[in-house]
Amino acid sequence: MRASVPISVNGLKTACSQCNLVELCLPFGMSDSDLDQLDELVGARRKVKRQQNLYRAGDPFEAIYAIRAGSFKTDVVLEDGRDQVTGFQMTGEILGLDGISTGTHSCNAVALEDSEVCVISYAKLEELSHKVEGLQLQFHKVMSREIVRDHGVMMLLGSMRAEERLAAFLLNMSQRFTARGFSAAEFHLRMTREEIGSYLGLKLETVSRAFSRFQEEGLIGVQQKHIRLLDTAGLRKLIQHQTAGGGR
Amino acid sequence: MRASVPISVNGLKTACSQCNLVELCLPFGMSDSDLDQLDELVGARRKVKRQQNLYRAGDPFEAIYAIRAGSFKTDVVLEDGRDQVTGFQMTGEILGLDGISTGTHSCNAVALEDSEVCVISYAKLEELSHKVEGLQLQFHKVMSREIVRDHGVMMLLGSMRAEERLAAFLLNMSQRFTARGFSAAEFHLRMTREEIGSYLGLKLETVSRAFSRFQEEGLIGVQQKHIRLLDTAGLRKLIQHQTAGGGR
DNA sequence: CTTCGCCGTTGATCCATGTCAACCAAAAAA
DNA sequence: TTTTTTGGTTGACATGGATCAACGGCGAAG
Repeated sequence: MRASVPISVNGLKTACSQCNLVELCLPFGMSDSDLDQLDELVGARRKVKRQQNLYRAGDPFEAIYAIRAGSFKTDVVLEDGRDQVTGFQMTGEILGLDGISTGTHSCNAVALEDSEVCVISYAKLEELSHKVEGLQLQFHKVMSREIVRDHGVMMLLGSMRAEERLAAFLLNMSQRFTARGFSAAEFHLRMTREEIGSYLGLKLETVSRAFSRFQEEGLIGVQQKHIRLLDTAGLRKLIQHQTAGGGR
Repeated sequence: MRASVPISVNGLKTACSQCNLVELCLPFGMSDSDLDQLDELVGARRKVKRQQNLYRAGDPFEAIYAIRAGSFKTDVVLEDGRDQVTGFQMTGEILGLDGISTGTHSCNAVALEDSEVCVISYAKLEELSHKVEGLQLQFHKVMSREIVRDHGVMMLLGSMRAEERLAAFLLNMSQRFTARGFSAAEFHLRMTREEIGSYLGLKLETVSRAFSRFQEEGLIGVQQKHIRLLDTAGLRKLIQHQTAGGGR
């Protein structure tokens, strides 16, 4: 297929129109004709090994990245060394949007496993957005979705208790695995307890204890990073049904 | 002045090029020629009385709003009634970006005082972005800035202690008042202790106590909503210099 | 195979912040 | 003006999650 296209650095020309992640990624919802025009958008792919940075806070912003394989975390660091995981990203999700604002990345993106991303030059994206009907809207939706997601995390951090936070986290992971064709009830977490804790505003011990409690109560099965959701309804109820009188 | 321009519903034709908030608002950084083309962007102004909603979660998304006068809060509400203030917005700032993602607003925007906004039809914004060089980038920057701001709030909620959160909040307010030509050291908060608490993930009593402590320590002067910053360096130090060994 | 280091679990204790309650001050209503 | 309502302060006490510490197991490296 597409034999006439020059071979890229990574051996295969990247093409959104040929990618099985379209449904999850930037081009979601775009017409076929628009989609074809998109193939020039993705310049190259880039492999990032586990624990390596895709970019760091302070790096000049030049491109955004679509995750083709693997997963990442993003975190921000305070001068005094405290840091906070601001998100976990899976295939099809977009990284790097934080850089547009100032032209400099404001957080770190680190691969949680050996991963690969599509490099999307921001200059090219801007240019193409003027031409390709639909791309602009899609891009705006991606950014807006990130804002809405962030508001959800604020809600979680600002007004939920430890077990509620973890339940919300697990349900969210499940939903995202499902969207990618994996089991909704059984999955492998790529991040450590400490990283989960940082994301949820909790200490790793608290995360571990909450996992154990959930297991005792028959809500989930835990073996290290391998999770089975046994009672999603129960988890959902846990989030809504706070202890009488209003939570924190 | 501007006698030749037709009188709009609100008595004055809105025009970005004539607005003294350009420096803070969407058109920031755009060329004069671009700016002139923008004047058709703002359809109308809308007055919102104190405590009234500019929009509600669930409302269909049609426009974004630039604050011309006054201030707002945005909040999200969980099914069980718990709610969380996700931000406070001042003149020149943009509201409504959350709606692009799904076509439906995902949070409430409420005026903290009698306010006025410029209504920017999103459809028109999209259209103009294709034509006006520079508008697209500016809009992207506005969205990206919101994402970066949200990450800062996550940091605050996830890894700072009560007094650190309040200090960060006060310094942030001061900085934003300054950008609007008001005193950096003395200002009037438009929101209640409860709203501040909700934003910072704290109870109103905790906010009140932190204010009192700051006052005792000579860092600030408090009289109800009227705040004087007496020792901004001290406040800044408070944020960085956590209790030995790493905070929460 | 063995060793080492990281990650996760669990227990005991402490403390920051939540909760409950009383009271006061300012602003709004009458 | 007086009354009422709302918002803010402060105290006493309760508690969820942090902290400190010990230990166990899996996986990587040799």
